[in-house]
Amino acid sequence: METILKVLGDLNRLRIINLLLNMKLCVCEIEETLQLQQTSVSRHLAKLKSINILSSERKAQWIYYCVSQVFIEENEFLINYLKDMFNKKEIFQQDLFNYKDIKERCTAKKCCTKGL
Amino acid sequence: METILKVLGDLNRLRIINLLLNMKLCVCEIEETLQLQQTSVSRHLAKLKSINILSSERKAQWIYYCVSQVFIEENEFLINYLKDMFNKKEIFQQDLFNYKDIKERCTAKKCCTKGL
DNA sequence: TTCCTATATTCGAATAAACAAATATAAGGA
DNA sequence: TCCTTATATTTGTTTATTCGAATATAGGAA
Repeated sequence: METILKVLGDLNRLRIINLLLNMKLCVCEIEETLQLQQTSVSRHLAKLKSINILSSERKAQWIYYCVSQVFIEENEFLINYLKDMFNKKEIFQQDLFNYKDIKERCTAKKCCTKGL
Repeated sequence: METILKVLGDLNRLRIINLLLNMKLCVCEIEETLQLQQTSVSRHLAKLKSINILSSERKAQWIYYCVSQVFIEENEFLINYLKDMFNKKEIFQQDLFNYKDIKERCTAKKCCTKGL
């Protein structure tokens, strides 16, 4: 329990969870959306996955992450708190908007607009 | 938000909050109940109070702490999560039991059984 | 095979957090 | 006043955490 709270006590990890509560995204989409470095995103994802908050699946060279269904089911109250906060705080809404914006601008077959 | 989660990400601070969700306790009662050192309890209390999770009031030489009513009202979902976990996890129930036990053994006029 | 892209890991530096011991402060009682 | 108890703060040390840079690995395409 305290491990979960400690790991959640980081803004960038909360921003990642905000995205992944509703969508499966690959690492580079998260990088783009949050404007974070690849190495930083990768480390945060690894930490979140190590305590089973996230799950992942590989599709070709991309690895898609989302919030683990088991975690959601076993931590209903915590998820309620997070969702409530994500709705209230500007930064999380902005991140969701950024994601949509990136997707709209993306015409390539690549998974994301990195480098466009 | 991430500050709250980070501060909550410590077992001893969670144990303190578990006690103070239902009772106003002075520092030495918390020390006794959790079997922690005075300096450690004091530091944890200061940290929790610094972000307004706890409030305190002095009565003579004792300072009584409890979870801030404002915090409870403004973080309803989080409190629900914490209470749910406190009910489920052995250690938190044990702490509540220890507190009752100490109180029953205490016949002195002192606020707690320290040194008895 | 070689090259490119996606992702993960390692390393070192900077920062933050934790803890114990010692000291300081504040209130009450003798 | 001096002594005791309750609590807070400071200091030094150890341990964790974060971040960037560099490197490694893994898969797809040429």
